[in-house]
Amino acid sequence: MGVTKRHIHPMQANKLADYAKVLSNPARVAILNYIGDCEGCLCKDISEKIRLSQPTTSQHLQVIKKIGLLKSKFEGKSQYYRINVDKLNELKSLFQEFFETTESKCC
Amino acid sequence: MGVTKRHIHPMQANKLADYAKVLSNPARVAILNYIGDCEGCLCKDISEKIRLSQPTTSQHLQVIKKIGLLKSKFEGKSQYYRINVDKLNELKSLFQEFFETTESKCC
DNA sequence: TAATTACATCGTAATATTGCAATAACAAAA
DNA sequence: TTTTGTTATTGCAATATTACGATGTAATTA
Repeated sequence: MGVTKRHIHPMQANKLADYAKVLSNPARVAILNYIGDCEGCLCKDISEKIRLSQPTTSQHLQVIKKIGLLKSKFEGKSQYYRINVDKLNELKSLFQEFFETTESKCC
Repeated sequence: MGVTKRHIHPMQANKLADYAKVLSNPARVAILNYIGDCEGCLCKDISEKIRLSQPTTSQHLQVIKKIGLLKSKFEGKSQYYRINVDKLNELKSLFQEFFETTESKCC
């Protein structure tokens, strides 16, 4: 026990849960907010802004990137992170669909 | 260490993360889907439908209820769960706002 | 070359989450 | 009263998450 039983649930539910998990940590939400605001989005800047250590910030960035919400580009020693707007819109649609179908089925 | 440092993040980020956490488990998403569909939403029925044990299902129901997404009403020995549509709409707005402001700030 | 800068990864500790069996609680029915 | 049906709670084991210090890597600068 102790592991989420993904295989018994509809694929749709697993997918939404995966996306929600990325947003389920306030540091990652704060990172997405900050990246939206800034131009040069370096890990170092982000970690100072959100006041978490560089390794911790880096880990969160990997989590967000893994699901596709972040693009990045190296320029010399610096890595610039940007939001993947296409993926962001995919998330937006999925959540919207979930909320709307759930709402419409309510008695 | 090992605890999420909520106090260093904006309230807004914590709030969204709290809501996302409820949706970050596929069983809870499946529960919300099923409750939307059915009329009589008993824990026992739900647990059979989503194929998790009754105690596990009950725990998930508590988590969803704690954040306000579920109402319930006892009728004899049975407890009927319903979605709290007002809260659902609050979530919907919050996520929508997050996605839209994040998108609009992207270069 | 040596020092610096920016980032990722590894290892580890603390805590949280997930799921179930066993059991308690409580109302309805027999 | 005893049994039955439905739900919640407790205790536990397995695993996941969160955070940081130490360290490795690679490019830039002195």
